[in-house]
Amino acid sequence: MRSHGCGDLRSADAGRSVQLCGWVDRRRDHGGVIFIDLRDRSGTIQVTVDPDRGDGAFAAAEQLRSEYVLQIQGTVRQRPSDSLNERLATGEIEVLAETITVLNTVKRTLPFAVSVHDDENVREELRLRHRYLDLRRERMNGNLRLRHKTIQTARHFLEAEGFIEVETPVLTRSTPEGARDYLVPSRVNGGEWFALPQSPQLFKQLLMVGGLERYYQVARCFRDEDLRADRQPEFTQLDMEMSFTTQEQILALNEGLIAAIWKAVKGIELPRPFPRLTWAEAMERYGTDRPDTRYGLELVNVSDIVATSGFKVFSGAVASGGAVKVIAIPGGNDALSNVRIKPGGDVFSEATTAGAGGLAFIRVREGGEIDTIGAIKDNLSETGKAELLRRTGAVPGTLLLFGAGDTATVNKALDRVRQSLAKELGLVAEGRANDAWNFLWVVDFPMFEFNAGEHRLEALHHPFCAPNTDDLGADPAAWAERLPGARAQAYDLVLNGLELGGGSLRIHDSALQRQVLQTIGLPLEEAERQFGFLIEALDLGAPPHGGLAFGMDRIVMLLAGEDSIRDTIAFPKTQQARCLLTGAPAGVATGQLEELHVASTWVDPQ
RNA sequence: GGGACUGUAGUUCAACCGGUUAGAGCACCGCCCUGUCACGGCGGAAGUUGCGGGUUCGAAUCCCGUCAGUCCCGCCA
Repeated sequence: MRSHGCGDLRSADAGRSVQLCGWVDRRRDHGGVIFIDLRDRSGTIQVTVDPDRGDGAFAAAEQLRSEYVLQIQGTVRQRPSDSLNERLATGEIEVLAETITVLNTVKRTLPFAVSVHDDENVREELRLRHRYLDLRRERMNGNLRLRHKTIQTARHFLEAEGFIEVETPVLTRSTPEGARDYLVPSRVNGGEWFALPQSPQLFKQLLMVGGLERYYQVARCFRDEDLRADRQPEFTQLDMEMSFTTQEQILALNEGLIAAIWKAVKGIELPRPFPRLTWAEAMERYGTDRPDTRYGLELVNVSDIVATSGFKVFSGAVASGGAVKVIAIPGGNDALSNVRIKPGGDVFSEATTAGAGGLAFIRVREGGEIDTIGAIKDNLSETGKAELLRRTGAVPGTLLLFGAGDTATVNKALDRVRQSLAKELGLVAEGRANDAWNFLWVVDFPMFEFNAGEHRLEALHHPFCAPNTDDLGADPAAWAERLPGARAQAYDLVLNGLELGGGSLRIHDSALQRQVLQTIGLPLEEAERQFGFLIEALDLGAPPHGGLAFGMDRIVMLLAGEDSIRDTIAFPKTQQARCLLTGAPAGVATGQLEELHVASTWVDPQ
């Protein structure tokens, strides 16, 4: 149907007879000569229609409208020297049309402009309802190609490293822990259900037991939880697992993978190795396990200084096992008014939204004088004050914001405050202009986390992470006691405050696996029932193994400079988990339900 | 489940403290135009102000409800 891509032609092609296909991006009708910008995925080129030449081409050109689909037979020629378009890659030439075939027309009003010249922000609802048109536009077209390039680079890299791509089931069994499952009723086995995988975690471990040694997959994952800008009910992981390897080898290999992607997509050589923080250090200095290290504003622990203070908010927090921490904001005295950091203020609200009781502050004045409420000032000794200023690096003009309470809440509150202030103070470049890529490995996560609501330990990553061998000790009899406080051989890759992926070495010893499952409150019989197949596999010659999974949607989002992963997915769902294009989810015929042995209890509120 | 924001012509936006005929750019339609490239000129059409109710002499504007989209909390790794 065509001999060339519109965007591929150059001056060297002058004189060549070509056939092009594409969409009318724009038409300029001069009454005599008519210009058509013809667009296909390779780019656009100007097609010129001369009234004196071509067989019926001019009559056809007069009827053309935006987004008509054309096939054009013509000849490439140099443009007149005074009519070059430097902004167009094909701007030195044009195609003189001889025949115009209209392959399809536009029969109803376009919901929004598709042209490359129209970059108006269209309401997302409309974009999603007519996603095929949105995909025709430069932005989404580019994002999908960027996504393709990212995944292709990963495939080539892993291929060269000896990885084998294996597909794992989408219909699998539901397991406890983690997110809510999407369920699929079994017609053949009435009353029983498949679950869509939250990740291929167990299958990739079984592939290691299966002797694949190096596996990867571009895997679709499903989680039935509420959506966010960076969370969709179905999303894509670059999933991998390897045998006979150490954590160091896994991290090094993945740094290579990420560097290859950034090189291919952005042309950037990332400095390696990536910096590392232990989980404990990240929590202490940033209050989060995925710190944005593009800027400072670190949290400073001053619990020891105020432990004996007469100010009960501080000393009480320390006495009950919590902490008092500070963010020092250079120039904060001028930047942040009292109204904003006192009750009702936006900065105050950031802290209280995270569960903090409040946000104490000290303004540091000339000569090291401090300006704050009496209860704090009167209860701070001269040496205490000196140490506070020294440790926070405070100078005149610095604003100190305090979080006091149980450590988790303090961390959470100050993390929020830190992030919002960084944005406001211009410490991070917003949007597409962002060219700082601060990768960070967070290592040595704890195995477990206490769930206060359910009053039990939960696996921080998942219950198949191998514990740190030093923390565990050599004596299996002591495992039950030592496991709850042990660190895991687990790691996350963080970029500019977003978690890109994570993984761990896995347990390959069945006894240890049973012990871990019991630690999270799964009785032995239940563990066998749910995970017996894994435990059995571990007993049949499972090699030491470990791996990692990246969130591809997020990686592409960051590479594309987008704020939502919806802009990296061809057909995403809305926050209400609907597809505006197809209308899914939708009702089904009652016969379908009967066949599946399913009855709906849904009652329409109307 | 909760909080916040948004919804006006095909589209992107405007419309002051509630005020009489709801405006503009682009797109669209018609006419003109042989070198434009976001072509240009003249003219035109286009509105259930998301939907329902209420307050008022009068509602795009205020109130209640509802639907949809977005951001966030909870949830989720």
